[in-house]
Amino acid sequence: MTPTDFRSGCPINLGLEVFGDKWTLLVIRDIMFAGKRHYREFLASDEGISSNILADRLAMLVERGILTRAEDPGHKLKAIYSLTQKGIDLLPIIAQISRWSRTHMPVDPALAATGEARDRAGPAAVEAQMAALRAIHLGNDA
Amino acid sequence: MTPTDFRSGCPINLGLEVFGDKWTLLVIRDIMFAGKRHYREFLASDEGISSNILADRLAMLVERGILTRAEDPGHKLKAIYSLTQKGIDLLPIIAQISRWSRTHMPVDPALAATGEARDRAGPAAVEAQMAALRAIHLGNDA
DNA sequence: CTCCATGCTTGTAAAATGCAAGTGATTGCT
DNA sequence: AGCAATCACTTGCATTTTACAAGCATGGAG
Repeated sequence: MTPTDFRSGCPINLGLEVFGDKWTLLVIRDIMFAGKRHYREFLASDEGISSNILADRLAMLVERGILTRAEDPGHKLKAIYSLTQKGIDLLPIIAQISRWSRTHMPVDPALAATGEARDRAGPAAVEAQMAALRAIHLGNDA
Repeated sequence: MTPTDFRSGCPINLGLEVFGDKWTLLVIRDIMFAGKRHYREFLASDEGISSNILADRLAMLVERGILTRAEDPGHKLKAIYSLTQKGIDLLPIIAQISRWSRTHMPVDPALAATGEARDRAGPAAVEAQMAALRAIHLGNDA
């Protein structure tokens, strides 16, 4: 995890080296907005991620400290994925991507609704959503 | 460019289908912050993009309406790339990626400076930077 | 007229992705 | 107890994308 592992120390580049692909942020989207916590749930995404790619991305996200993986108490086969603070901090990026696409791409109106509501509610809505994720994933009640 | 060309109509997905790779946003970064306008300039990025990948991405960005390509008047071999409004609207995404990396990744302090300044200046700084880009790339003096 | 810079192509090897099937452990059902 | 379904992944292989190095046609400068 030293700087020399990366192509450059540019902030934009470092972000892209972590989530600069077609799938990583979709996994984050699903855990953030669809409440998915299990492998099978992620696998059933609208976009049809392959099982090997999903396994690879989940392992990478855990290794990079964006997700954690825990066993489901009382169900040894089930793994539960949770967001870390580092993962929750991706929300503003995702919110901006949503905004750009809703302005410039042919989005499905039904899928655009939550983003539109967030934009209408102003910047505090992102903070509120992050606080809610902290409560769920980090157990913070603050 | 109909919705059926894409894996799904989800705003996050649609954004990733356009710039969800390791290179596209670096090209945008270079035209936005380093003032690069020519192929050879993009080719000389810190991260070392390959010439064929660069050609592919530039063509894609033009086709998608994020960049335009024009001949340099008085120098027929030179092509000048400019941002469209759609391209300028990517700035808030890039600003958020920068912010996340500066919080969570081992960024080069020298390269973090402009992002830190932007954050210190508050949300209006992003608007101001977008206005400056409009002046340069769209010829808007407003 | 020569030499260099221009924006790309081309060829080929390596890596990532996509797809279908399979795996071993566990759980719920009867 | 038995047995099928469910769980989180692996594995093998075809296809696509990327990386690296070299080359190319044209325009401009001296």
